[in-house]
This record gives sequence, structure tokens and C-alpha cells, in this order.
Amino acid sequence: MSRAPREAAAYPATGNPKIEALVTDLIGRVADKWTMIILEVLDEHGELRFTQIARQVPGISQKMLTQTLRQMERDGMLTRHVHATVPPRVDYRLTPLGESLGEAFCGVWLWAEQHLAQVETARDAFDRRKE
Amino acid sequence: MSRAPREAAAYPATGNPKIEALVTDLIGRVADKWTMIILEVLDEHGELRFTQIARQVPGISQKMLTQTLRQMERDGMLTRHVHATVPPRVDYRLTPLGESLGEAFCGVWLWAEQHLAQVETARDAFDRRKE
DNA sequence: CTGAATCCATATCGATACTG
DNA sequence: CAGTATCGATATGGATTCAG
Repeated sequence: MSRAPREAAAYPATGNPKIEALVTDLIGRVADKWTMIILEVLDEHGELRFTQIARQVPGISQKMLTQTLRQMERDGMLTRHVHATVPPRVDYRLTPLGESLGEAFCGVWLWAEQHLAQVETARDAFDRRKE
Repeated sequence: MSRAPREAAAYPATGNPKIEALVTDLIGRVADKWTMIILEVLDEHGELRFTQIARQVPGISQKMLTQTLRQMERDGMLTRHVHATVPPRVDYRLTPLGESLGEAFCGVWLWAEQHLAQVETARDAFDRRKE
């Protein structure tokens, strides 16, 4: 399967279907709503414990917070420091890998912010056409 | 709710919870796996009809292709041109808005490609620790 | 050819209760 | 405090069938 050459690519396609599948899978994983918000919160505050993150992410359930933090830890996005105290205390902090993802997402975040109104207008127009 | 100032922000936070909710919702919508692939395919080929896109996106079901294309059209990402012929022919093409999203996603795409191995390593290490 | 409509399995997620 | 475990509602997505 050969790709036609082109001068301006929006995506750096490798031409390798297997690699691209892995890449899209990875993006699907990290592009999760909670992941992005936690990424932002941790980047902003440096280091936070469980309940502090929960407070900074309104609407998240305890289950999803735990789950998302575990996934991010597994993916190497953050470190988890358990203090041997009682009551327990766990600190979360972004790794350089996590920070780099945050920077990469910055472009999408900016895009969404800048084009929010435009999308809203497009939706209204579409819905009015179909009414 | 005031935010502490910081010198290097990974995300351009507005400080407005409502706006940020809208932004994350929009990101959640467009960060969809099929949306990103279709965006890439259309950017690469310029204009394609329904079955041509289907062939370029291996694994997608007809239902998801239709659904995703509708959503993208509603969001103003692409235009849909129906030819009054029989059998019917429908051409899809990115709008400037769609192209701009593709460019914004380029950074994430690159990040995933460049850090794929690193994430893989982190996962292996995590799984081995827990085994 | 380009869909829309339906059925159905699975995945996701919130709520709740319980634990060290 | 920081989870784990479980249940049930809802969303998601593939397969299939039908239609203009």
C-alpha cells in the first residue's frame, strides 16, 4: 500500500499501517477527557494528593479518578508516591513524559478554545437546515 | 475561583470553568479515533466519496463512517456534496476549519509517534512491578 | 452507491458500600 | 485518606437488513 507524495501533510503519516494503528490507539487512550484535565491540573500545581486532585477536577467520580490515575501511572505519565503514614497520603506528580504530552495537547486545547464559537455556529446552521 | 499564576503553562487555562467545560467537551468530540483518521485521509486526498473513504479507513463499519461524517459535517469540519445522479454520489471535502483541526492535532500525532516506545517501556515496567 | 433502521453484545461510568 | 468491589443504567459500536 503506497501513499501518494504530497507537499503539505497535516499528519506525519508513516505509511506503516501497524505503526499508525498503535499511534491511533495511544492517542485514543491519552485523549481521554479526564486524562487531559488531570494532566492540566498536575502541570499547574506540581504535586498533589488524591483528594486535592479530586477537588480540582469537578464532576469526576472517585472511581474514574482512581482508574485514570492508574492508567496514567502505567503509561509513565505520572509518579505515585505512597507515604507510610496513617491516615495514608499519596502524592502524584507528572513525569517529563507527562509534561511533554501536555505540551503536545496544548495545540488542540488552543484550537478548541479559539474555534469554539465557529463550531457552535456550524452546528446551529446544520440543525436549522435539518430542523 | 482564582488560579495561581505560573510561568510555563501546558494548557492555556482561561480560569472560566464553563468555558473550559465546553472546550473539553469539544475536544472529547473531535479527539475521536475515526474522526482523526478521516481528517487525515481527507486532508491527504482532498475530495473523496463515501466508498473511497471507507476503503482508506480499514476496519470502520458503515454505521460509524456515516455517523462520524455526519458529526463532522455538523461541526463544520467538512462539506457534503450530493450529486443528483443514479446511483447516488456524495463527495466529502474538508473545510478550512477541518484543516485547522488537522494541523492542531499534528502535535499530538507526532508526540504519540515519538513516544510510543517510551510508553510501551513504562507499561512493561509497571506490569512487571505488579505481576 | 449511500445511506437509515434495527438488534444485540460489550464497554463505560456513576452510585453505593466496604476496607486498611 | 485512599482506595477496592460490585451493581445497574446508559452509551457505544458491529452486524445485518432494508431502501431510495
